[in-house]
Amino acid sequence: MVNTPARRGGLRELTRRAVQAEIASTAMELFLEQGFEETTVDQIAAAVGMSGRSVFRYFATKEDMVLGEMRAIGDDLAAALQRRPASEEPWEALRRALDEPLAALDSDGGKALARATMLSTTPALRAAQQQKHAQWHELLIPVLAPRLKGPSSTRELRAHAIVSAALSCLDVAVDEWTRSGGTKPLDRLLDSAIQAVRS
Amino acid sequence: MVNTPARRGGLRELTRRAVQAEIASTAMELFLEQGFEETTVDQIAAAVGMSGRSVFRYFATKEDMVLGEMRAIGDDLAAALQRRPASEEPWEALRRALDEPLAALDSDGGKALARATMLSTTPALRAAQQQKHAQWHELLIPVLAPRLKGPSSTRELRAHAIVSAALSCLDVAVDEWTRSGGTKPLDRLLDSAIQAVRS
DNA sequence: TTATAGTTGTCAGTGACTGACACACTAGGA
DNA sequence: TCCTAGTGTGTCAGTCACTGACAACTATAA
Repeated sequence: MVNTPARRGGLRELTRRAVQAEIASTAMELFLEQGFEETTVDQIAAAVGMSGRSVFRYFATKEDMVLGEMRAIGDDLAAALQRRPASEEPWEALRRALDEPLAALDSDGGKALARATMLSTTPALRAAQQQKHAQWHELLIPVLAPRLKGPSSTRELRAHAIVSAALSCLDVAVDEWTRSGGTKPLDRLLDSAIQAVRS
Repeated sequence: MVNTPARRGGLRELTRRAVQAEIASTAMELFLEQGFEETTVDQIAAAVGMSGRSVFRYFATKEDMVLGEMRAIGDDLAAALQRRPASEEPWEALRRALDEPLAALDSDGGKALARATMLSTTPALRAAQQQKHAQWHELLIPVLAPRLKGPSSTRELRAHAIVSAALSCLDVAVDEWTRSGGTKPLDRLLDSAIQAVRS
């Protein structure tokens, strides 16, 4: 029931998304106020005005209330990579595909920063985020692999390596951005990280 | 109590390590037999002949029964990197430092492979492993950073990026090794991954 | 109006983990 | 020899994330 997609655009799906957003936003308020671990699911449920059981009908885990949107971002990322010209080198294409999600972080300023800080200081969230990145990984592989030249026997492996390294660079850059309180420009940080890795 | 180091070599510490090893080995048997999630801590406790509560006095989490030794491997890895000649480039030094832990995996054949397979198919273990890698990361940064040339303002960031990418390559290589049933040579896989990332 | 499908609350239960407490064993000093 | 401090252990009660089952409700479709 948590994974009910239904027909897109249907009324049911619409209200479902609305409730989901309501829960997520209420949860985030509480998390930022008193911490992720310190906030109980029942507490969130009470704040939204529903039973704890029902909250779990909208989010499979407590972590998903924070990271739920990451699946969609992964889809966008894969689509953006797909759109990159075939002439671009793998690294360059990946870097450019990251432009949009990066800008989204940098622009909405305070909100994203608070979120990132919580993410970097809560081990449970870190772990869940890594799982989401693993999903991104799986989405990106089939899009990146065709761009790779060289022996096909190692193509998959090399695609995995590059995607994995790129996402690592993203993590490192976002971490540094978070530590700097959002002052350092995220795109420059990512460029430095990638350049260092390819040195 | 879980983190009691005591004085090294003392009798207490010795018996503690013995009990710990006993629990870990019994747990691993059960995990391989019936799966990680399907095995209860109480079940492990019963098999070892102690109470569930006491098991948690030796391992903070169920995952640690599988991954407990990773902290020590991280220490070894950092020490190995420290020992590499200063003339070596960062990537080369990291690659060489990984030789020993890599060989350990490749040599003991079946055991490590079964473990790696379980690790790659159990999300909870994957997540815990990533946390251990984050610890490795922290250990490696101060050892690698001094090797980096270039502006000191971005030295930390670049160190983070390279270490993170290297550990990603390790993950990718081990995954492929696992998928191949341990047939493909691990060192070659790692070399390919690193070369792809630096391309 | 009625069948149907989806949503909800309640309740009972599992399993990882924690704190508190009382008890047992062991080594060292008086 | 007795006493004491340190340490390991079982038991018990409790928290919290999460799940399955069921009955009640509601909105829509025929």
